[in-house]
Amino acid sequence: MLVEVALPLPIPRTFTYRVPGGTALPGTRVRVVFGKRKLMGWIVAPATGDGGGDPAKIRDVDALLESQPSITTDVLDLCRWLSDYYVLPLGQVLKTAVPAVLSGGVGIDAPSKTRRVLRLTRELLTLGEREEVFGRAQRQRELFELLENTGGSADAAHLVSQLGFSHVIINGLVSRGVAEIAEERVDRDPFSAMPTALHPSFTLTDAQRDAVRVLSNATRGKEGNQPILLRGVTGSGKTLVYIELLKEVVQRQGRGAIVLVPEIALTPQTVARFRAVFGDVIAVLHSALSEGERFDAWRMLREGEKRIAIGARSAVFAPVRDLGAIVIDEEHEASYKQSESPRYHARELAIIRAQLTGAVCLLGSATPALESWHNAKAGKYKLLELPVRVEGRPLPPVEVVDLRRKDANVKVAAALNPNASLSPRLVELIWDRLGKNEQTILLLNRRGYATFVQCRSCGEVWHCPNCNVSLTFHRGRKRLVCHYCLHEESPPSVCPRCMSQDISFKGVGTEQVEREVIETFPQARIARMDVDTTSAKWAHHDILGRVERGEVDILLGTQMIAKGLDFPGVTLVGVVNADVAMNLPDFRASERTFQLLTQVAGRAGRGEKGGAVIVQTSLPNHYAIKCALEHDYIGFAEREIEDRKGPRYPPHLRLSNIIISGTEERATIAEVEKAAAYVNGVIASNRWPVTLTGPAPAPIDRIRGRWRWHFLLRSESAKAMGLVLRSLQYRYEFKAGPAELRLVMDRDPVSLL
DNA sequence: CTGTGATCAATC
DNA sequence: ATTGATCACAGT
Repeated sequence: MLVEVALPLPIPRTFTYRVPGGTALPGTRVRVVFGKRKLMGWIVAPATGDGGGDPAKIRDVDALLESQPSITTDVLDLCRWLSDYYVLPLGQVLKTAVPAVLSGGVGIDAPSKTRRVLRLTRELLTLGEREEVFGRAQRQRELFELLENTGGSADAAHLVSQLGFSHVIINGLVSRGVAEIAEERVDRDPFSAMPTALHPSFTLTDAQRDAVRVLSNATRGKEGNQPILLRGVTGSGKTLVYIELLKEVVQRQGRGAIVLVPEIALTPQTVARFRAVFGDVIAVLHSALSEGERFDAWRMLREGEKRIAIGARSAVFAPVRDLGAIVIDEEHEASYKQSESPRYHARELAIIRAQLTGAVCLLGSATPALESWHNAKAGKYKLLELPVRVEGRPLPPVEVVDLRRKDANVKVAAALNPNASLSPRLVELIWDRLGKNEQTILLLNRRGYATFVQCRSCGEVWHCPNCNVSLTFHRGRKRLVCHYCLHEESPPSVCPRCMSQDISFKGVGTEQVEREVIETFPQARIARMDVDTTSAKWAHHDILGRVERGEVDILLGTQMIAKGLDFPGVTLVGVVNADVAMNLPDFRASERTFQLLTQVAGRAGRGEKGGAVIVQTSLPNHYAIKCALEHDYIGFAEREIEDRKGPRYPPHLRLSNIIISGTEERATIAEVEKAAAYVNGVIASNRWPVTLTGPAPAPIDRIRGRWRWHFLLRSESAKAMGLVLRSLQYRYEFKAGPAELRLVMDRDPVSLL
C-alpha cells in the first residue's frame, strides 16, 4: 500500500512511501528514511499515484509508530486547512497539534508513566479457604483483606513505605498464587487534587434561557451550522450559558466539547466552575503542565476517558471524540492568535473544526472583535445577546479624571508628590473602600518602575543595544531591562554623553504605582500582579486566591487583572492611565483601549454592594473612552468600523503582514525591496485584487539585534490573498543566499508591531 | 593543484 | 532541515 507522508520540514509537499504488507490509516505516525536520515512523519492520505515523481524511488516505511492514529480525522482535516490558509507545510502543522513528547518519534505508550501494583488474582470466599491458604501467615492474610477492601489492587511502593508490609509479605501472596505484581498506567492529573470551588447555581435570566434554548436547538442541527456570537455585558452570566450548552452536549447527548479560554493561568475561576459541574470528565490543558502531564491529558481525551478539553488556543487541536460544541470565551482576546509559526487564530480554527464535525461553535464576549461583530451583522454568524447583568445589577458608573487639567485637583496631588499617578479623586475613593473593608482593583498597562530613563540636561534616552526600544527601570531589581530581548544593565548615575548627573526616571509603571499606593495607604494589604510577580508556576493562582479570600485590599496589575475575574468584594476599579494602549502605533489601538476599559470596568460591582470605576486619561473626548464610559459597545463598534474605511483595515478587508529581518540593515532593506517588487509583479501579471503598501521599517525596527522591515498586503478576497502568499512561499522556500535573512508571513495579523 | 566557502538542487 | 554536488577564488 502506498501512502503520502507529511514530514516536519519546511517543504510544502508530501512524500510517497510504501507500507509493507498491510494498511495504515491517515493520522498514523511513522518513521521513514528521508535522504540520509530517519525522520518521524505522519501518513496523511493514501498515495495519489501521480505523486510527481519516479515510482522506483519509493521506499518502505521504516516503522509504524502506533496502531491507533495519533491524529484523528477531524484534526487532520483541521491541520490541512491550517496548512493551506496560513501557507505552511502540513508536517510542521501536525507537529504542533500533538503533545511535544509525540513529535520526538516515541511510541504512543512510551511516554505513559506506570507504577507497580499488587493485584488479587483469586477470590477466597469462605473462611475455611482462607485458613487453608494462609495458615499462620497472619500478615499475608491482613494484606489480602486490605486489598479486598481497596478494590483488588494497591500501589506496591505505597504498601511497603506507608502501610508497613515488607516485600516478604507481598512475595508470599504472589507465591501462594492469590495475587500478582502488575504494571499499571498512571494518569497524571494535577488538577484532580485542586478544590473545585462550588459556585452557587443561579436560576437563568430570561436572556440566558433564550440563549440556551437556541444553543441546544443548534446542537440538534436545528439552527444550521453557523457560528454563534454571544454578546453579553460583563457580569451577565456568559459562563452559565456555556455550562448549560455543555450539559446538553456532554451529559444529555454523550458527546464531547472544547472550551477555549484566553490564558488559562489567568482564568482559574472560569476553569473551577467547569470543573465543579463536570468533575472528572474535564481535561485541563494548562501551560504549567509538564510534558508528561500534558500527554496524559491528551491521551485520556483521545481514548474518551475525558470528554471536555479546556485550555488556551492550542486546545483547539484536542483529540476530543464526537465533538458536539466548541466554546471560545472572550473571543476578542489577542492571545488567540499565535505569535510564532504556525501563526494561526484559534477562533478561526474553532469555526473550521466545528464546521468539519457539525459541532456548535459559540463565541462569547462582552466586547466582540470587530471582525466577529461585522460577521454577525452581515448574517454570517448568528447573534445572541445578554443585555443585562444577573440579578438586575447595574453596570458600574464610570467617572473620568482628565489628566490634562491643571486645576485644583491635580495641584493638590502635585503639592504632595510631583509624580503622583493617583488623582485626589481616586485616592479619596480608595480611602472610602478601605474604610468599608471593600476591595479595589488598579489597572496600569505597563510594568516596571519607569518606562524610560532620560538625561535632563541633554535629553538622552537609554535604549536597548539590541532593540530599538527604551529600557524600563525595574526598581526592585535595580536594573534597566528591555522587555523585548530581556537585556539588562545597571542604571546610570552619570549621562555618558554630557556627564550630567541629572537623570530622570519617567513613565510610570506598576512598580512605581505600587510604591505610591504603599506610601499613600500604609495600612492597606496590597498585591501586585504582572509578569514580574507571576513567574513562579502557580503564582497567579496564589495571588488570586488571596484576593478571593479577602486577604488583599488593593490588587494592582497590568492587563492580566482585567479579564474574567469575578470578585464580589471589588467595588472600585481605577484605571491609572487609559492612554497607554491608545498610543501604540497600531490600527487596533482604539479597539484595544475600549476592550480593556470595558473589561476592567466589568470587574467592579459584581456583588450586592455595587461598584464604581475611575478612568484617568488625557484623552477624555476620544470615542473609545467615551463609549467605554457609557458601556456602549454598539456605539463604539459602529464608529470604529466607519473609522477603518480610510485607510481601509479589517473588517472591511483582510491583511497580511510580510516581515523580513536580518542582522545587517542594508541587506535587510535590499531583500524587502526585492520581495515587494516580486509580489507587485505577481499581482500585476495575474491581475489579482491585492494591494501592497510599503515596504517600510516595522514599528519596532530592531529586535534582538535584527533589523525589521515589512510590507502590508490588503485584499477583500481571501482566495487572492492566499495565492499571493503561496507564490511568496515558493519564491522563498528554496531561496539561497545568506540564511540569516528571514521572512515571516503573518496572515490576518492581530498586531502590526 | 588542493582547500574553504558560498550556492543550489534534491530529498519519496 | 540537511546533505552532497558544483563552482569560485585563495594559498601553495
